[in-house]
Amino acid sequence: MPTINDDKRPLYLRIKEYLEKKIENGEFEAGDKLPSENKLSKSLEVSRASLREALRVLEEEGKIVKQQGIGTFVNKPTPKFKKGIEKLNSVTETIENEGFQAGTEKLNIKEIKISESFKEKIYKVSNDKIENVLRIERVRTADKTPVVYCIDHLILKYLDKKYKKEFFKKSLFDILKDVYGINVKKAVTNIVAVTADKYVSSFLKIKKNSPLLLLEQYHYDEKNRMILFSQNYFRNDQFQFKVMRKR
Amino acid sequence: MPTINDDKRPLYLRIKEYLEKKIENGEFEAGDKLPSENKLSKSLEVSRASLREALRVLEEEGKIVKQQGIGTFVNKPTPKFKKGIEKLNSVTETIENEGFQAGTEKLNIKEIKISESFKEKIYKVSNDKIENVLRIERVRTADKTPVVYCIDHLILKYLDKKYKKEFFKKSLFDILKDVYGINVKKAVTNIVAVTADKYVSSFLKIKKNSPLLLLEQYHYDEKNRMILFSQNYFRNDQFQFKVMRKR
DNA sequence: ATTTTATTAGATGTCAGACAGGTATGATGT
DNA sequence: ACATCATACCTGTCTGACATCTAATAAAAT
Repeated sequence: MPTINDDKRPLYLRIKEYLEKKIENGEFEAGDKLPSENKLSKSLEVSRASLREALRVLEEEGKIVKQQGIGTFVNKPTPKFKKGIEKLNSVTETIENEGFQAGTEKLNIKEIKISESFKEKIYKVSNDKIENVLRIERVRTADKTPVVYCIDHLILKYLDKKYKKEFFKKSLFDILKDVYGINVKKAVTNIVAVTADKYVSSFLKIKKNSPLLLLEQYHYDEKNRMILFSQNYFRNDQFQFKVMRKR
Repeated sequence: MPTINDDKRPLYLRIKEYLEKKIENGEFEAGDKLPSENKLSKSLEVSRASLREALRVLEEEGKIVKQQGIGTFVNKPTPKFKKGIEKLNSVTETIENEGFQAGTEKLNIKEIKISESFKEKIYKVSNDKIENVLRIERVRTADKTPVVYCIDHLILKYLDKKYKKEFFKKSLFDILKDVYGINVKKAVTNIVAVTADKYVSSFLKIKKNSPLLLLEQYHYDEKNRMILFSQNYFRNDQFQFKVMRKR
């Protein structure tokens, strides 16, 4: 049993991680047959039911394959790749994950009424009528080099406390969580290729018409409220995004 | 029970789809509490164990939320969005999904030895030493309009039959499946923003330096063999990609 | 009267054991 | 040599029970 962990997370998750590590460590190698569910559950001192829940998750993640009547096998590890785009990170985290120090260079904030067309767009994706937003314009840096140009729109009616400008030098996700108790859980993201116009190119210190990767993101909290709409222009020479696509 | 289906897929999957439909139909609305697992399993005439497997999947997809001691609740539907980039489609399918007719305009095929640097790259992602590939260059059209410029590299040693040029007017995925019995299962995709050089811009009939979305994809079959490497340059005004990102 | 503490009902979490159904393997019979 | 069958072992599914958590109610203490 993963007794080492006294945490209170669901048992099946602890089992899953325990097995996952054994696979990553190479204790179970690709192609190996796992012990049968009966033996495994006994040796881990958990019920077969809980073990099966763990196996189901591992199977869905493609790490094992079950075959009725035969057994359960470890898959070849999926070709390594760090973090896919499907994992939602703040821009700060994205920069830090690459080993840089994240910073903020320019910073303009302004409360604005949103346009009719934008209002409709938001209504479509959130069934929510929004009037006022806080527009935050920033240039984010990695080790002092500007790498991302960000325009964020925070839905004002969900902010129950006053904000200060210096809040926004840090990660928006952190501010939302720590100050307002809002947890961003997911984002519907539009992936667009654009070229830098003269403003953006001057901010990012790149040539005009350089290619940029624009992520347009509608962020939602755990109650599926649309909390934040952001447009992030990434310097493509500095950041690339990967994704695992499955049929 | 979903008795209507006589298919032989796992029971938990049929249950899952059955419940999924009820949610989508609105029989179970957002915020509703589902019947308890005991009642549900009895009314569906399945065991609680199988029902729980179905619920686990639905929970992982974010469609329901379980709370011990309280019950299971239907989530607000995640904001609609068609198909995300995480679903792997052939270019043909991508075009057809948008309601266009897919075609192929230019078509050059050539067997080549790959470069050392490319060989290393492939070795990294597949642990496989590749020498010879079939390079396929195509311009794909949607209702006769050129929209995607494709360069595909098929690993020759996995093709056990002769190929004909006209094969490649259709979807590569279909050819691999129908002719060679190879099922493409997943792809590790690199998402890059680029600008059209003069060649590509002439193929796609767009201005030089227009932004293009480049998907660099390593495709794998069910045995995790790297089967196909492709570079697809999408006209960004015609095609956009979405992705659901989660924390 | 108000607050605190037990009790209880009902839900999910976990467990144990059994049988059903699929698959490989080796023994058997021709 | 080949087909058939028996068998062992595996995952798939079912059943019933107990553990644990939560909310609501009732009882007790202030």
